[in-house]
Amino acid sequence: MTDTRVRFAPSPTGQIHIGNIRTALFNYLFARKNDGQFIMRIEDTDQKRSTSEFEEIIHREMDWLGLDWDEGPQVGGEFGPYRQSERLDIYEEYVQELLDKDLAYRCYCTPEELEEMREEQIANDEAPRYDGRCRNLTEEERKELEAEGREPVIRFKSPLEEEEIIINDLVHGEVSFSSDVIDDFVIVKSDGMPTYNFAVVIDDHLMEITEVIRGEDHLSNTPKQKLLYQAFGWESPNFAHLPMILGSDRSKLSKRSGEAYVYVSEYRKKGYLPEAVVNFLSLLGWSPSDDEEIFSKAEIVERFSMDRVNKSAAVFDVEKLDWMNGLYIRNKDLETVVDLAVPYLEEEYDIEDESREWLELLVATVRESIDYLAQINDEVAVFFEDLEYEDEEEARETFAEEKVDLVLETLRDRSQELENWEKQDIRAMMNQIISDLPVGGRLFFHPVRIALTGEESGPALFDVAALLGREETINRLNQALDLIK
RNA sequence: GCCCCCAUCGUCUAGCGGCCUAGGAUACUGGGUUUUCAUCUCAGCGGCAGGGGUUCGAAUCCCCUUGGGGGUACCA
Repeated sequence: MTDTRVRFAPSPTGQIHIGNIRTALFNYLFARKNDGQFIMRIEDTDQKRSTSEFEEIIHREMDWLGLDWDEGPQVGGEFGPYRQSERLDIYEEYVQELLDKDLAYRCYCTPEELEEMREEQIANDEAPRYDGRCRNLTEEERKELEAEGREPVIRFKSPLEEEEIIINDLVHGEVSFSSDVIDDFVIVKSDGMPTYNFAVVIDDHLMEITEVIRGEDHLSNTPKQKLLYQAFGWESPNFAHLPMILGSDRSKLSKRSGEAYVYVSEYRKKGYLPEAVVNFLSLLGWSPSDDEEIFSKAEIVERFSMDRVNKSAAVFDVEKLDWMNGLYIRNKDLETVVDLAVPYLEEEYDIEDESREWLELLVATVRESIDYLAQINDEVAVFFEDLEYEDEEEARETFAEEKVDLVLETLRDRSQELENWEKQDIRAMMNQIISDLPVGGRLFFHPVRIALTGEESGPALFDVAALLGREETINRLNQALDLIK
């Protein structure tokens, strides 16, 4: 039995997309579940768009989500190099093999000629495909074309006789294509770089990949690759084409498709927790056999299986992610959440002088009402900024209600006298006032809340008072009293 | 246009011929808890795209229609 070897093969041509990271996740889960190897391969054959910065970004986001790989750039491995741009000599060897077997040929058509051909075919209602005009060039014709300074591409000879190409997909089952729809596709570009369809086959074979797990957008590339495996006489790996992740408008998730963030970095920056993102993503296209859905990565690995991956595309539902992330924020240990929240707080407020204890109380108080860390600054504003009534006129009216002055004065005076300005003591003091005075809870909490925060709603009042501190609490109560003098 | 894939509540999904009067989650609505909001909790709302078959029996199998998605590059 061969060991499971799967790979994640991103191209470093941009920010890493949430759909790509889901593919990475599923590869990771599959590898770990089967005690196999998870390989990272950088597909940087697009010289114009690939950059090393983007490669670093891929690493960074994978690290953030805790998706570690066993072989790849930086970590190394026996099957390297793991960057396609460093494997050019390898591809060359195999291209030569195809050329020698007369399974590939040089094509001198220019992009303009190709474009013209395509347009003509479309105008005639034909499927656009390369017509094979360079397939049988004589030696002389070739020399002539080369003399013109044309840089050829190399094309694969797709079968002339129709044959059925069957892909046995782990998620879709049998999928078949007619070889008629496959034209003589390019395997080496004029700059000497292999194309995706070619390099991927060579690498997956040489790296002994057992399962190719990738997005469904690659399904229609697969017959071309299958042809290549056949040409080399290689056994092809198993394929598993994962359902697409769609935006809220049901089209491919992209920057233009609505409000959802599409790059992993955006989720990181907004303060989504990696555990929550992994958990949420795992449920996009896969489901466990029971009704549970909150899982650690280890639990997902344990339950993961390719036959529970479903076939239909999934809309990325940010609202559900928000709920799940909020759940993680609330359930995580406070210390860690404080550490994570501090950078966000620092962006807007000066918290250098605040004690760790105070920060812990602050975070504990507001974490209940946020979905991601970046939201924290809105919630805590009332503790950092000067008191500002949401509606001063209404505040005045509230304070002017019967007995409210008494409530505010009593609270102010007893606050002055309270021995320990601690959450629990403040709570006891407030409850005592309610039972001592001829007022109900409503006549106490509502005006006091407005006096202390200026707002109609917010965290529990004793938390608010504790966070504000004795002095500021008294100040704000006086400020309210001044309003009705 | 052509090729391929897909089709259960708004959304993520369970369901692999009878356990389905279709289950869970989210969202939404209402109740309770918290003398506010949130959290938590309970309840409600809401779906098998349509049409043909097959079968004693179909959300489940087959066909067609419709709808959605992907591909159709010297991008991956």
